[in-house]
Amino acid sequence: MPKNYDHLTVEPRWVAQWNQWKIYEYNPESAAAKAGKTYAIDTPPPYVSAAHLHTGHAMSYSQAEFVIRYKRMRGHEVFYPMGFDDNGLPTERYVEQKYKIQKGKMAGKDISRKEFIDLCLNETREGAAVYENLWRSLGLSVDWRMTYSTIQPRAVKHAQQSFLDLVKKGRLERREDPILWCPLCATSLAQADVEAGDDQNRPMHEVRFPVDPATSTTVKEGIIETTRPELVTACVALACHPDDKRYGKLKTLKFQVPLTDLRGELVRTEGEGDAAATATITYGPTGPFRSVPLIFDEGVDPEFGSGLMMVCTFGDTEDIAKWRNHKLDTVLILDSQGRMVTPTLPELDGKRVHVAAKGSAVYNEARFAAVELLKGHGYLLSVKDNTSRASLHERCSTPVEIQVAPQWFIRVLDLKEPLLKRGRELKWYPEFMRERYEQWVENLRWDWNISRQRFYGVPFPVWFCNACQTPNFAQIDELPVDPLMGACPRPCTQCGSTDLRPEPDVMDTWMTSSMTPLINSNWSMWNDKPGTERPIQDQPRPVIYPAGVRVQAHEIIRTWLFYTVAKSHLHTDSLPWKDVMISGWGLDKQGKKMSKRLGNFVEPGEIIHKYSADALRYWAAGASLGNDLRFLEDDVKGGKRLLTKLWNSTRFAILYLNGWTPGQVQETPTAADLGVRARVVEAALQATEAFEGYEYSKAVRAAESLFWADWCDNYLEIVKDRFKEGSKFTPGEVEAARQTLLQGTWTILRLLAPVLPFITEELYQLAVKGFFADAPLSIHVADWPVNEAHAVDVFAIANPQLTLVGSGWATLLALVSAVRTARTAQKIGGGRPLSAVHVRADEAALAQIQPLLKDWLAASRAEALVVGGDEAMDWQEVAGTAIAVAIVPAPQEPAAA
RNA sequence: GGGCGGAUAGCUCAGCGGUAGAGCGGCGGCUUUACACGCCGUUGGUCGCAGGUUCAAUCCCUGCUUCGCCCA
Repeated sequence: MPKNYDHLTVEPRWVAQWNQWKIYEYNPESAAAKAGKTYAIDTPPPYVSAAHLHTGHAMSYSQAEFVIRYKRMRGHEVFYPMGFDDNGLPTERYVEQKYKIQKGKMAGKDISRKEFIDLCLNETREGAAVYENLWRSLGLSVDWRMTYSTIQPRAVKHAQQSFLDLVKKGRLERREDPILWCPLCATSLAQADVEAGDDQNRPMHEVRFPVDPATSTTVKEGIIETTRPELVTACVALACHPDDKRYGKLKTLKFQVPLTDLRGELVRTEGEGDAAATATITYGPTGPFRSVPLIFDEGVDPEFGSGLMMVCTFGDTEDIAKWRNHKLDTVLILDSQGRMVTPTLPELDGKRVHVAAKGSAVYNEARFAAVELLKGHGYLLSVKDNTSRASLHERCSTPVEIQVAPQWFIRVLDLKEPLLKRGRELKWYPEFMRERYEQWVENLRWDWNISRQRFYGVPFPVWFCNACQTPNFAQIDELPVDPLMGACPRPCTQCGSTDLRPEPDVMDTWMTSSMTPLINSNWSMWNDKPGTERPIQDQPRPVIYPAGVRVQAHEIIRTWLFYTVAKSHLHTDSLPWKDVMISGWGLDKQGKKMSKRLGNFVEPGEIIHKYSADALRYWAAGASLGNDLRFLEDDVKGGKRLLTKLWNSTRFAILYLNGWTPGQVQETPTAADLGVRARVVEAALQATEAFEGYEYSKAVRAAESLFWADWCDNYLEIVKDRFKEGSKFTPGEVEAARQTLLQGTWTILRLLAPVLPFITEELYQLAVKGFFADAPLSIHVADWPVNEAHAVDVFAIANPQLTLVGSGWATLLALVSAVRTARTAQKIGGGRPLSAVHVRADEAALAQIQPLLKDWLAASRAEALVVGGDEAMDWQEVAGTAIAVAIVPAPQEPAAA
């Protein structure tokens, strides 16, 4: 064995070798599979286009993979595919930013839908390659033949078949409803696409509404407070609490909406020479105000301001509720790209709600113009600072608006109860993460809008009849289809017209990614006729559904997890998986979430190069289940140290195992052999229990502490003497030491194999494999070291009478430690032999440590044991016992001349 | 405003009814033929605050302070 471990050559070598051996490929014909022990994993398909990989990603995928490797060693037939999410808005946003595309134009030129999609596909391919490289170098044991991407025909087919199935089940509706809208992306959104922004100053404006004089002569005006003064002209009612005495009797009161009497006009004049076109605004005679009613609604807080609330179409969900309940008018003054449509107010017209006003920290263009107008015409009474949070589109951080447009919805609001029930059927690791799910489901307020007014996504398999507007759906055997690329193959089912138009919208990206367990099992092909030849990717695999486990981070419980549970509930009336393991975030040194956007990320490739993939994985194993983990380079260094220690300790074992044929001598194990074997079994049991509960960090701790503290620092030191010349140990005891070294090394390597796949494989191949006739090809397909009859045999938990400090092993360590303490106290180095170890103890204690003496003296390099001794000696108490020890060093050898 | 999680040694974190643990760091030793990327020894804590339950509380309960996240 080389003296040093070089991860730079070893790791790539094993990546290639594993690939060649095909040990990570799913085999439905294996014995394990036939015995019903198939284990499928559903991990997140990342947005490849974003090229935003950092150590946080490496962390969460590693954590999932620890469990996968464990399951494989436990004898499961593992199905572990990698997916890439490359359709939909995230990709579009990325491509738009990268190529500076705005509103269908690149560098001032029009760009067609097809050209745009090609750019997206291209980015997707490049991104996927970058990811795959990293995943491979990280040692992820993926079956790369099974890779799926959400834009590939197989996934599109699944999404479209899902759509048709939901139509058939009466779950889909097309409605023209107020809907969440991103003015920057110019598309509708689902509730899950919206996140709360930071606290910021969103000033509160006090606005005066004159009372329509025809409805009251006593009350002159109403005063409302709003953070959205630009929406004043979209006001459709003022509301107050029904019990509010100030307004309770004025049932017929009406208010005049400010500014609606103005009749402005924009007049353009062409300038001459260098003078650009200029525009002037002229105002004609005022017209009548638009009047709105006073309505009474329990939802109004009478304590807030004057007790009057402005209802406009639409500022927020409160507006929608009142608009519905009171059947109010609809006044829309925002277009799909967030521009004001107020032709009679040219100062405001065309101003955008998602673009900051020049020179203002708090106002957007539209709000700034609106405030000027309200102020100029005497409606604005005051402006106060006010802290609140806007709802933002999570993909572009633009404040969301509400638009009205026809959309496809999956009805989910009536499914809260069954979906909560599904959440309770699912086993959550850690358990408390279920709360996130429950809370999200309970607070659902919108049906799932799956329409997006975008280009790059799964097309709806729908054509509308131009004659009778009936939607015509594709047939399942025609999928995947792109209606934008081909005419409807049939006349309208309703009226027979052949004049049909395709649905121009595309599906929400979650419509596809919510099906990953169904895609992996090829749900859309379950009912295909058997016997057809087809690529491995396209074979129906109902046996891997529901999958064993979903692994994902907590922030997408409300999206990916929720949608997946909903889809499986609707399509297969089951859970998509049995278990869910929730991982945390990778944090930077300061404890902030690592992200490409914030720039506080660490490149995983650099860490792998500098410290090895195993060391990076070791860091990832430090996060307890569900918890975030700081990236501290020192922790990775700790991983590197562990590798070095493993390498050296195995080199040590090999030193005494080389050329040995096991079993030629009957072994007679000493207390140290039996003790450490028992510890090995104990640690293996701890690691097993931890892994069964997805607690990979506990498993690693159990294995590492066994390895470092018991194995290296103690057993190897104790056993050294047996191989020295002049050792007092018998051949049977030397044989036992060799057996222990081999079995212990083999078990320790296997316990660490899920976390440190490279070095454990290298050491297995170099040091262990040759000793076993039926040795497995790779450590990663070896049996997990627990529940093996021979292990229980070999590592018998022995010597029950040795219970001074819990076990014979612990007592031995306490004795060894006492001598070490004595050496330090007397400044006697570890290398110097002792002529005697003195012991003070009663007869019972002496009898108990009797079986340990040989190992103890060997470990202490002591020639003799003396019972009793001089009071004046430097006695050390042995922890937890009634024993004290003292040492006498051997005379110093005279220095060689 | 509602919910979830955290607050333990200088730092990062385990532990979660029976007199506090690890790694890193600090200090002092050791060239002991696996490893100085090491070994040995050692130093660090009224376990956020205040009550309560219990023979016993870091651990259970209540309230508070504070940090992070999720949802309004």
